[in-house]
Amino acid sequence: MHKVHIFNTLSRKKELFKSMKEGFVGIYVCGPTVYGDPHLGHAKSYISFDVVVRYFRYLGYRVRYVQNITDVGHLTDDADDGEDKMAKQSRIEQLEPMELAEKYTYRYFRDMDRLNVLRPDISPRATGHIPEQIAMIKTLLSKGHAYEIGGNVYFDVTSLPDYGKLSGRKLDEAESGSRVATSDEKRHPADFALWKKADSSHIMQWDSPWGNGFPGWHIECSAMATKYLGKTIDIHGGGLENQFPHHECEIAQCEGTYDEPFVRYWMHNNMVTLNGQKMGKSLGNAISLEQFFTGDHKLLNRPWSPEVIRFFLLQSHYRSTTDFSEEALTSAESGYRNLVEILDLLHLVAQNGTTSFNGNRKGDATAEGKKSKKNDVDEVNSYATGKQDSSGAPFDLQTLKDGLHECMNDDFNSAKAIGFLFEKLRPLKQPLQNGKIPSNIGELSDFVTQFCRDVLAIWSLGKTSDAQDEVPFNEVMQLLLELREQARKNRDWNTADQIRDRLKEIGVTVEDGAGSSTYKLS
RNA sequence: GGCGACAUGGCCGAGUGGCUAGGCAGAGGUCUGCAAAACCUCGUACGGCGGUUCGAAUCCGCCUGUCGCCUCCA
Repeated sequence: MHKVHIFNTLSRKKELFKSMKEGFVGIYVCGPTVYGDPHLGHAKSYISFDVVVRYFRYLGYRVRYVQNITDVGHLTDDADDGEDKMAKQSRIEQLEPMELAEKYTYRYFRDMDRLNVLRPDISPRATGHIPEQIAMIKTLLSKGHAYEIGGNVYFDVTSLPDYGKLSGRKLDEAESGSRVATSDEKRHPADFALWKKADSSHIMQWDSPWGNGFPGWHIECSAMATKYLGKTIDIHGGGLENQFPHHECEIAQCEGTYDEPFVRYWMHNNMVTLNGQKMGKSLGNAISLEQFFTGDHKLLNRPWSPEVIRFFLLQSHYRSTTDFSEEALTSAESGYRNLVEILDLLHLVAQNGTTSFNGNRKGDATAEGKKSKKNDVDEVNSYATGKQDSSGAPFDLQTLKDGLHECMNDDFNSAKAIGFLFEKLRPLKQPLQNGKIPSNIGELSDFVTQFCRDVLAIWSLGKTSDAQDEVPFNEVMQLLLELREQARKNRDWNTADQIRDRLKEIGVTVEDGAGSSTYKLS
């Protein structure tokens, strides 16, 4: 039986995961505020939790994954005086708030899809759950956890003795902190808004028992998480910077409403840094995912493919900061290509058994590859025959499985798992190329495929193999390589080199291996 | 100021007190008409100072440095 250990922010320890309901996992992750393009920081967070969800599913759990879309309530400034982020951006872009939300929601999912991040099972919108939020606020008021002043409703943090338990904050400290512009009407500086009164100029407003207004930022997550996952949920995830105040407030609202523990395991991913500084919109150093994919940013020299971005991020642990640099991306890319080559080889040999085919596919690991005309036939093929022997010693599959499971069970250590994959699979490369095939190649391939495709999702087999124009192009190439091979046999180096040089000019690199030649698009 | 992290070889990055993480780059070698690619081999690193211990990158303390949160942010 698998024993997954999760670092729980509540206890600051790794704990054995036990779901409330045997075989089921409910997980809520704070989604984006859709007022701008997603950047590398979003990618780190959502890829991290993507792997968590994927791994639980791989283990056989039925997972319900809820991730909200925040389209109202996020204020640009202090919770009392700030303007709603959505409203502000709507004005700048001259769009209806709903247009704006749709635009950036679409772009968010588009970029996550590219990164091979599975979509949540439920993506609830904050604006779609105003009644639920109002209901919750009413309960909090009736139970004495909140108070209303002139159309504004605030949560009374002193009404909950353990407020601050997640972030380790104490109320008296917050009080002494000399914060700017705390509203006079709040009873305690740490009290936070549940409902804000809206004046007539405010674009987004709803009717409520306290007059027209809009919900505070934190209440949406409380309302939606409990609506879809119950009063107590297994796992709640989000970025480290949301630990306080956002997650602390979520706890206060839920536990104040239901008098039951809100979350059993809190998970927080760390930040992406750029030159040691957090990458964030407000700091102006965020590179959007779209910019990574196109290379269109002053800090980027070239485009980077989603596959490489994903691999790069998974090469560090989700609770570690990931320091971004193109140098680091470059080495991640090289490593990724090497790994994919082994995976492809393994898969192809397993598929073809003892046939003479002996080639492999190059994944479109580079964004340049994507841009190339023949982006879907970025292949290496060889036509030479090689004797294969599938009676080799069996590969120690159990050790591989156990090792990978151990990595993932230890707080989803994808970085360690990737290291382990390299360690175990790399020695397989040469024997496979020489036709020395372990007897359990089928099992091995099935497992590795499953793990790399379904859990880490860093490799998708057959992704490019069905391209329409691939077959003719391949055949033409095979013909050229055959002609060149004849020339080489006749020691007609002029012809052989001419073919290779001309192909090189067109953008096709020919490489002569032992007894066979291969080509790839550059 | 309060709270919380982190400091690992040229770069990135795992790390359960004693046994090689891994990747990239680099060096040497094998193969090859040449080239390229590929494959094989190679690096004994853990911020500083103390302490615990037979033994610490790993535990404790102090110091230095970096970062995050305390205001919106994945």
